Amino acid sequence: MSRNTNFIDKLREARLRPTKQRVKICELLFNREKTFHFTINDLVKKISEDLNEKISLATVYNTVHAFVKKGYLKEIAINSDKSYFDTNTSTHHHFYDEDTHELIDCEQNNIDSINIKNNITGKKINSVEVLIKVASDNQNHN
Amino acid sequence: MSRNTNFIDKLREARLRPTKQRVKICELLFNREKTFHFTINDLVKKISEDLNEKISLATVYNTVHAFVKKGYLKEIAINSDKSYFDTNTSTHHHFYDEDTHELIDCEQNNIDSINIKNNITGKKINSVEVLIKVASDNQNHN
DNA sequence: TTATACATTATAATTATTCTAAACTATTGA
DNA sequence: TCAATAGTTTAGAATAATTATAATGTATAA
Repeated sequence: MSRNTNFIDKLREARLRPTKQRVKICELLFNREKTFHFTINDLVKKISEDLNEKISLATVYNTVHAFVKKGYLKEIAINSDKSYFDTNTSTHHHFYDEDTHELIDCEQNNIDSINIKNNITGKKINSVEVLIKVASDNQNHN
Repeated sequence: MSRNTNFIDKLREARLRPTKQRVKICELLFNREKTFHFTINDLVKKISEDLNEKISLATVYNTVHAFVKKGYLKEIAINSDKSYFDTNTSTHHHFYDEDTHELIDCEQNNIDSINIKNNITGKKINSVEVLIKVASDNQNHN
């Protein structure tokens, strides 16, 4: 129960009302050791499987976007038709396995810091993200 | 006319029949000095503006995807609801202007070479791409 | 030049996401 | 405690990007 209290606090800190739905989504997303990479669809599936409940699709979208806005989730850019989200909000990069379509964290210290020599004039850099596409060593491409 | 002959050859090399539509799209995409970044929508608009002609949306999708498959175009990963394509197929990076939703090339020598210390075991690296998101310096975020 | 395999097209279908407006609920303060 | 209200959830409609379909058209090889 103290766990949920934490989530209620977490939501309050972001000035998000701790509704039943938001707390449940917090439990699914943040009660884990390892980073969780997911699409909205993954999350909706998980909600109906893990909790035996239905949260409306619109609410899931709203909540996930609210969490991104508040910095509780990070949106990840991949070549895809879907948006991917990541519970690891620290600055880090990604491997993308082109065989399995799996996303894997690449910790920041696995890459030397990236220095952009010339930025676009009058703009400030909001983020610098590296995507490393990998595939099986013995794969044949046509 | 020699220009179009070149495109016909280019298409033949990729075992794509040099149809009227494909040659026109080649002209629009590859008759330029500078890299061209575009969405399917941009391209469709350009077709009806520049050429005074209509090429069906399905054909534009098919053609662009065929070109990506053959390595004549590159698909760029951005956090977005749309796919972006790039006529510059060399290894290079991108700035993404979050104000204008514009994609700008970041030449490889603008960033020191990126060394991945630990790769995923048993996989080979196919590409390493950096996406730098920028926005107006005086923008207010809430 | 003709058969055939490949392309184009308009339109329908699909998928991801956002919008809407009505019903619901957490919060605030009397 | 309780009502007012401001924010939230919801189902379903709307929108947008993309893919599928099936009929018509065209490049190519024999």
